[in-house]
Amino acid sequence: MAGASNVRRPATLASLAAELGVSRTTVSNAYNRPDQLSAPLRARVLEAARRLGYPGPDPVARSLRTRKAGAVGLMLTEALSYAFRDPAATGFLEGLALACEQAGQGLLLVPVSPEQVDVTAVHRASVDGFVVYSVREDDPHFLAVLERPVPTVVCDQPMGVEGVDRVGVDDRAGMLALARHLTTLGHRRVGVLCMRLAAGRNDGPASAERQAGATYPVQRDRLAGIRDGLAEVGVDWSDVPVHERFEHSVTAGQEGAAELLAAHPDLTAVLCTSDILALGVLRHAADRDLAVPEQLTITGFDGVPEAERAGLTTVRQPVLEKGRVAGELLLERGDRNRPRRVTLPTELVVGSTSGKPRVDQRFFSGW
Amino acid sequence: MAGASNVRRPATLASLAAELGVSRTTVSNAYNRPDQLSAPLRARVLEAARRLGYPGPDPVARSLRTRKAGAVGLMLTEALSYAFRDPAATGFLEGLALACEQAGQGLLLVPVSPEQVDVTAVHRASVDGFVVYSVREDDPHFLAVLERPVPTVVCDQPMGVEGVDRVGVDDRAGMLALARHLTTLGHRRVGVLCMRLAAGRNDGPASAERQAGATYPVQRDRLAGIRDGLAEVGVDWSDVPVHERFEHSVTAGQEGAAELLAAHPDLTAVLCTSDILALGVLRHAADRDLAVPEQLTITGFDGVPEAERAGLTTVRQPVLEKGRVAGELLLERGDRNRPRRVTLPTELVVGSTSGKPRVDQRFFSGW
DNA sequence: TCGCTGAACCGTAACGGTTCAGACACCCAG
DNA sequence: CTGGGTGTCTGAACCGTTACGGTTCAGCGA
Repeated sequence: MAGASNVRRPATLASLAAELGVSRTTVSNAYNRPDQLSAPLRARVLEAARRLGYPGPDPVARSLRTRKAGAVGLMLTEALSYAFRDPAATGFLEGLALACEQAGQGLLLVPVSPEQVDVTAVHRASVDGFVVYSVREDDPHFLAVLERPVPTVVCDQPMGVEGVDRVGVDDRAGMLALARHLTTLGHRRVGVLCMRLAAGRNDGPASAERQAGATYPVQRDRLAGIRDGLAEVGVDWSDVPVHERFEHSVTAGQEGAAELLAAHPDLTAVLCTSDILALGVLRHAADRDLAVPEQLTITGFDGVPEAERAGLTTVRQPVLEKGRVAGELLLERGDRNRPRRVTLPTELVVGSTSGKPRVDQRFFSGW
Repeated sequence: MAGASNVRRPATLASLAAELGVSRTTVSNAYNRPDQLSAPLRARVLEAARRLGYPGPDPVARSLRTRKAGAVGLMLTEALSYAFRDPAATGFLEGLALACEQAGQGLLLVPVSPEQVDVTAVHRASVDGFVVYSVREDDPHFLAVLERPVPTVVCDQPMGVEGVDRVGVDDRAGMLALARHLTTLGHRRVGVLCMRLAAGRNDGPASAERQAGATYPVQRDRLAGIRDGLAEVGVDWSDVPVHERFEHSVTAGQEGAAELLAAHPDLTAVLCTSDILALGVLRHAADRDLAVPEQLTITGFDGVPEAERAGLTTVRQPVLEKGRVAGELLLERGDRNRPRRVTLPTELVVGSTSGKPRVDQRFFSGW
């Protein structure tokens, strides 16, 4: 096949050196240390390179020799493409990319197939370090990352892993502030719609056991924040319905809302552990012509741009900043004596979706 | 400093082999070709690896030998972080990530500093190929990519580069359909707000020379589509005001709209070459209490989710699909006889922001 | 002329693997 | 007993580069 001639190997540093009658070191220096050889010789080397089609030192060989890959790996459990769907993840990525860019490092998106045990992608990633974004602590990919002899920074989850830095926010405190906002308004009968709590699909009520066994500490903490806030006004947590969704999407929020409100029509507020879910609840309310917040208060968590535009009451967390800090933590030279933990502040954003609870018991008299 | 002992080199394949008294080949086979050695020996190797903390074959060394980096590089001219801001770019990334994921390839975001001549990042990228997303044809980073002896796929721009595959849409035809929609409604006095046409900042009217010298063919084609459509009803292109914005953001669209409408208060429609800009024009209209489409018709291009929610009349292009095709083009094995060109279809989306032109000459009688 | 210096260049040894052509035993059919 | 597989394991070459510790040599002051 004629194509064979197309894959002719490009010239190497060695062949170029031979052609010129100089040592390989000299050619290498022509690229990496111009001050180590005379200008005329350097010009000759570069000219010969152009003539022979030598594309410059091979990046992989260079990486092997210098022991630097020049890139950081990003690992998330969800399908790689999911990262571009979730606005919170996108914000994080933007911040991380910013930090990498500034340090001249590449950002390698590691292709992990969700719910798959194949961790070879983690083994094959040529990186100087990993950033792990919000995964379960028993995730096999994460365990594979830990085995790699490179520094690792975790964002959000898992928490408290030995030897790795972590950046996150105080989810519990953030949710506590939000819960207090609602109890101050007078809400007592509230429901919760949360994201995936642990491995295994569970779309529906999250039992006390399910909550206790949560392997996603972020979700656990957010629930705990709500619990704390309600406890302050004497509402018992066991009376609070918590529904869980496996998928994280507006549609999932919509369905969750329908389910939650059908089972508990007396609720005056639905608290979501993410804005995306809350947007779904908003949509459900719109579908049913429920006035927000007059008939139902709806809140989220994250503070994504879309939620802001919708006027959602939520807890804003600095997602971009989280990404940047994660990158800096990883790339920053410094004595890595002990693992560092960075907790960024959250901010309660009171929008137009929270108000006083309605006085009538149910949405429709017919119920 | 005590830290020095922390950076102890991890065990290598060779050291593991020596420890076990077997050849390096055998250790290598234990990882890569389990069928090449007996099960007991393989178990011994793996056990010793765990005991000695051997993390498995080094990815970089492996890449050097196998001549496969296991990743594709993505190059965009804008700051890396910009890619996560622009919804069209995000959609493209999602599709590309999807394709990579499926092929088990990593996706390396190459850190190019915008408007900077330093192309070392391109030289240092350990990748098996490049995807170039919508850059100027004279972009130094792009030229550096071309010098690398790896396959390259271009999305959108530049067009017609020898030896590289390309995926894009028929921007001109898409815009033509949109222009016809407007002329059919009766519009004759239209203005255009477009994105960056060439290197060098130009915020304001784009002269005929500026348009002719555009180094962003996509923008050029979209303008040409509008011109074609207007020509069909006898509107001379030289009478059509075209304003350009360097930044691509809602704010830029807002400012551009203010400028354009101040200079040409008789316009009945503003066509934007992107949804983001159009959203800015919409915002401007809202700020001035202009009724859309009663007083002003506004259109975009791209078909991003946010535009859809806003009911924007626009031309939808399959951004996710574009990303996926780009990835497939690059990763697909096959005889690369001649460069391939894929053109994806566009679709006119008539929303609620386009209507018949108003009858009164100007927005306010006072003008 | 000698000793010394600094600039310019070079040879060798890694870097950490993969691969391929054997070597060696062992077993089974003929 | 022999010839030919088959299953295991090994030796050595190779991937393309950079780090390290030289060597060479022109120039210069005494």
